[in-house]
Amino acid sequence: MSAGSMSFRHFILGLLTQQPMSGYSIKCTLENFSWLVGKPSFGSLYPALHALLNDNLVTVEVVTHESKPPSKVYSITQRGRQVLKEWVQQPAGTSTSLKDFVMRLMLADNFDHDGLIAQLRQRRDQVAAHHTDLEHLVTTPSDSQKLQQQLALDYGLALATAGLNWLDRKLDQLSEQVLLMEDLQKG
Amino acid sequence: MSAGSMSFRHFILGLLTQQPMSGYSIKCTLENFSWLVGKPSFGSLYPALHALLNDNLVTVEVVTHESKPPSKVYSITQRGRQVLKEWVQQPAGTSTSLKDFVMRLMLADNFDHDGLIAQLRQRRDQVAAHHTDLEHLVTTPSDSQKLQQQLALDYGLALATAGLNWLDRKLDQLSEQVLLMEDLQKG
DNA sequence: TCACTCATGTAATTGGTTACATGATTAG
DNA sequence: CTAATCATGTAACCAATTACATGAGTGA
Repeated sequence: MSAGSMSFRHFILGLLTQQPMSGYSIKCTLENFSWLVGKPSFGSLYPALHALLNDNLVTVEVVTHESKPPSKVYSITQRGRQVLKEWVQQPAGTSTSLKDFVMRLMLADNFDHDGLIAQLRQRRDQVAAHHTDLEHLVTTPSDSQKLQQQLALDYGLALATAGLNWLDRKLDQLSEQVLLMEDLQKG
Repeated sequence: MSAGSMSFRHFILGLLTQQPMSGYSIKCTLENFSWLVGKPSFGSLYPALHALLNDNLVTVEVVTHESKPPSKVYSITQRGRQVLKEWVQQPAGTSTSLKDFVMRLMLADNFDHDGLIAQLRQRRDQVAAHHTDLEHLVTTPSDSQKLQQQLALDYGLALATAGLNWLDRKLDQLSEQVLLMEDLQKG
């Protein structure tokens, strides 16, 4: 799991806003997204949790189960929420990689409505740009790549198209929600 | 660019089977796939090329251009092809991440027809499994994630669906090609 | 009893990013 | 003349994987 603009610590912190979790259960949760996000090793996960604890961004509680080994359940602190909030708001940079975007999506709760829309819109534009780039490469194969990489380009194009559709749909839904809210406030 | 089962060196080696390239032009090529694959830094690219050179898997030639700085163009050697071939054939492991798969696709030339089909089929099964997992998670939201991550799951599902369709189409095309070949041999 | 899941951790090594350093050419 | 593109490289730092180490309970 490489950093990119997405620091692993902050990501974990974000997951903990949803509910307290142990290192092991974080790993299991991430397993569901391994396809897009990759799976972190315990060798990175546990030290990250220790670091967060050390900075007072989380607290631990040892929970004993019958018929299972005890687990250390981590909860985010007030300070943790603060730090996450600051981190979540600032970047707005060109975080191009799919992985980073999905990780951000997983933390969607920590954005306000407008922030989320802004993120999605930004992403839409990025993917749209990539999409046209790919299309151009596919239709006008330069001497440097004749048949080569055609497969990968084609696959990338298919995914970009699907991603774009999804983003458009979501953005429509979200702006509809805004309109409904406004109607309610008027009526 | 993290390793995964996809070593960066082998990946470069694979790109060089398509045509000789300089470090800089490799970076540019990869730029087109940055969305899916991320972009490597020169700090990893150049040392990787030096290492390949050191192992006699590639050769260099300094090419001077008018009105441009000279570039070092690397070509794969016989030994390089050998090593790549061995590496490309063995793994067959569960390389779950999207990034690894796309990188593999970019090296598709280095598979024979059957090898490619095998890779795609394997991938298809993996994605199909992920797809059903995600569907299950979306439809039966466990207490642990109510609305949270719904967005990410939804997005993942959309991409998985698109990926699955693409794989099915490609596999159909490839098996059709096989049938055509057999017909030709008969007739 | 053997293997697997649950559950935590540390240490060595690898490998990548970031920042630094250089330098020519071209377009505004 | 300044910024950007082309083009290569090194060194310090940081982060992640891998391998190791432990241990209890469960199901075959």
